[in-house]
Amino acid sequence: MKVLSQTSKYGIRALLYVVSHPGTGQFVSIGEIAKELNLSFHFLTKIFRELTNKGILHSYRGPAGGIALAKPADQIKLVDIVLALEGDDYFDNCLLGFPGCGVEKPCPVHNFWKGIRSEIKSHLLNTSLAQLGEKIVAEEVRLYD
Amino acid sequence: MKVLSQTSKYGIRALLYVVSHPGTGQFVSIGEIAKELNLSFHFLTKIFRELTNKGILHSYRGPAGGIALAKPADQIKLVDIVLALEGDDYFDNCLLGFPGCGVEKPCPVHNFWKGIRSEIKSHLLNTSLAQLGEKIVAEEVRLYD
DNA sequence: CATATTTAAGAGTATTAATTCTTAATTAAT
DNA sequence: ATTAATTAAGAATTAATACTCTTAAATATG
Ligand code: SF4
Ligand code: SF4
Repeated sequence: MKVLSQTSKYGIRALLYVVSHPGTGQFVSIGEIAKELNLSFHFLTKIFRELTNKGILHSYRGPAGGIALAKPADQIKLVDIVLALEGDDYFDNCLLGFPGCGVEKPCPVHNFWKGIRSEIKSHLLNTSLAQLGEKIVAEEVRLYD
Repeated sequence: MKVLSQTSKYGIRALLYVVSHPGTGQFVSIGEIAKELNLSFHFLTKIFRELTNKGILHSYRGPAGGIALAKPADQIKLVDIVLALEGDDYFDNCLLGFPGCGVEKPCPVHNFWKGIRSEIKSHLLNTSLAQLGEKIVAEEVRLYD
C-alpha cells in the first residue's frame, strides 16, 4: 500500500532529522542528513531544492551552508511537505481512478473513500514537525532504520 | 494519493461490471468487458489471467467463452482482488517506508497509520462484489466514466 | 475437418518514478 | 586570489509500472 512517493518519504524523514537534531550552526548540511539517514545525497539535494522553491526551507551555499526551516517547526505541517512534493492535487485522485471525481454520480466506493481521505488529510494537516520531533527526541519513536 | 495500481483498479471495475451485468451465458467475454469499460483488451486479459491463476475466476476458451466468478459474488471481497493483484504484503508497507515494520520501536506516524491501515483493510475485507454490484444495479453509483 | 472465436502465455514497447552524475555557482577561510 | 565546502540545476541512467503485440492453444459450429 504505497501512499507516498519515495520523494515524500525521504523529505519528511529528512526534516524530522532536522527538527530533532538542533546543531550548533544556523544551517544543517545536506551531506550530514544524507549520511545519518543513509539516503542518496544527490536525491536529497533535489528534494530539498523543491522544498526551498516552495518556501518551506531556506538554503545557504558554501562552507557551513545547508538548509534550515523557513518557519518555526510548529508551523510546518506534514501536509505542507506532502503537497509540495506530490503536487496540489494529491488528495483529489481516488481509489478506483474515475475521472471527474465528485462531479457526477459517485463511484461504488465513494462514501468509504471520502472518509478515509479526509481522515488522512486532516491528520497530516494537524501534525507539525515540532510535534513529531519532540517524540523523536524523547526516544518514543525511531527515525533510523 | 495513488493507493491502488492501475491493475487493481481495472480488476475491481471489471469484476463489478461482471456482477452488475448478468448476461445470458455462463461466461462473460473479456472483449465485451474491455469494450464496455473502455479498457485495453490485452491488459485486461492479463489481469484476468492472474485472477484465474489465483482461483478467483474461472475461464473458458473458444466461442462463447470468457471468464466467470469462481465463487458466489457475496463471497468475493475486495481484499481478495487487491491481495491477488498487489501481492500478499500489500498491507505491510508503511507511510514513511521504514523496513522491519512493527518489529522494533515504531516510527513517528505509527499510531496514526496503524489505524488508517486497519480501517482500509477491514473495509475491503467486509465489502463483497455482490454488495457493490447491487448498488450499481440500483443505479445509486456509477461504473463508467 | 475447416473456420471463427476466444483465452493463454509471454515477449516487446512506452511511460513514469527513482536515482545517479556532471557541471556550475556561491561562500568562507586562509 | 586560491582553495575547499557546499547547494543549484538539470542531464543521464536505471528500475518499475503500464500497456501492446504476436503467437499458440482450446473450443464451438457448420
Ligand atoms: S466518486 Fe468519490 S471515491 Fe469515487 S473516484 Fe469520485 S471522489 Fe473518489
Ligand atoms: S512503525 Fe508502524 S507505521 Fe511506522 S512503518 Fe512500522 S508498522 Fe508502519
